[in-house]
Amino acid sequence: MSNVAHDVERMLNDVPEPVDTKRRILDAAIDTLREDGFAVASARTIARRGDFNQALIFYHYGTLNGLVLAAFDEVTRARIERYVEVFEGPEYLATKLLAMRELYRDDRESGRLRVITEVIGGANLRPDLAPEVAARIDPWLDMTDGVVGDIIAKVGLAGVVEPRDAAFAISACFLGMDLLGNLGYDEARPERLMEIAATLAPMLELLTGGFGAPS
Amino acid sequence: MSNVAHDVERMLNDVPEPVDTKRRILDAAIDTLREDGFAVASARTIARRGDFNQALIFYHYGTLNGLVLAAFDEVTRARIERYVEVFEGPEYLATKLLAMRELYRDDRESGRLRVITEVIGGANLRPDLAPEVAARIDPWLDMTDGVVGDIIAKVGLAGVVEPRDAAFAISACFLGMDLLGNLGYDEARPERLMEIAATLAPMLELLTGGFGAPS
DNA sequence: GTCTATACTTGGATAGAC
DNA sequence: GTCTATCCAAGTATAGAC
Repeated sequence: MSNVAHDVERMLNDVPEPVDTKRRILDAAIDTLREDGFAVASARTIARRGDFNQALIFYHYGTLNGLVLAAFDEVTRARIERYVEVFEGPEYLATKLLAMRELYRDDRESGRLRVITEVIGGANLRPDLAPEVAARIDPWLDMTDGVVGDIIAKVGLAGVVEPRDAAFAISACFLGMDLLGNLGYDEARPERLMEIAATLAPMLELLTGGFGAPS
Repeated sequence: MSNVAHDVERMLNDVPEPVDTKRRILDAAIDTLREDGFAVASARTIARRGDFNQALIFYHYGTLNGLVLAAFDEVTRARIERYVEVFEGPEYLATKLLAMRELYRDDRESGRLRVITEVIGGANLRPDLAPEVAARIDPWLDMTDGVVGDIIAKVGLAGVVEPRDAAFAISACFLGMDLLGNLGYDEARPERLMEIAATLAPMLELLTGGFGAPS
């Protein structure tokens, strides 16, 4: 049966929407984190937003922290794979940077990045969240590791700059920019910086692999 | 009268310590922020730490936010001047970076930086704090502005990279690293990166002003 | 699985005696 | 200026009916 016919039948029989409540809770949490931020994301406000009973959060996710982490995971899941995909291709560095700029822009505009930043920022204030969140950041560091490792080697800084250090600094930079953005600073700045990086990438390409050499 | 004689007299007469209570409150707030973090810095815990009555905070500082901001200001006050001092000198870029590394290390070890980071992180979660904190970050951006502006010009990227964008990125990087550090990541990494920067500085010096040219 | 009701905690802030 | 006592709001989480 088609979805449409299915929906019509449901309307006629006044069958309650068979939406998975657990999913609705998750969505409400993500929406709250994205639009109102971590500070506002209490069990009560999330429940109000999703129009369900507050106690359900604890039934389905055990604790509020559990829900927040689930929201983080949900938002993150598919993202890393897309970044890795871009980074592991054999394309030119400049091409990669361009592709990454798009991914980043998309994550910002969709609000996914806001969710991530809010949770990381929040973890700083809720000691019980910190280790869990830290564990979830590791994959991002690992990913960045690989790319900058390549670049460092080509620029001739192998042994001088540890890839992990550079990865840490880069991730920190993005995180910090977003946090400052949430404080009220010009939101457009990170985009402008990505733009610059993309502009400069061909120069780096020349400097390293030589013109036209796939990285 | 000498301080010692003064103290002895006070002991004999059982005169209460004439410590400025307002100051004691401020110190307790700073200590709490540094050692326990923003999340723990409630009026009650600060009062317990400083061993004074909780209500005094509101008498002397109006609100808890007021006290937190006062703590931020107190920790910050003398710092910027020292950084500016280093940056405005006519020394070589490498020398400046070395000096800055020392200032940074000192701020980290003394816990001053922790106070600053905690408040900035906390402002993300308390909307009423955000604008006040943002205003206090501006001077740091202004300062960084000036230095990187020089460097950018010398590297020949004037017009390509806006100094303010670079300053934003650099400040964000330090902030982000500290936040990640608080999350449980290797605390030593920022120091390691400063080390690398100091190592690389002479190369940049060569690249820009030529060897021996004061920046 | 979902609801109501509620226990329990912590926190900001104030009133009023001293 | 400092204290005690207290108000009130908001939060997490659970018990128990349905």
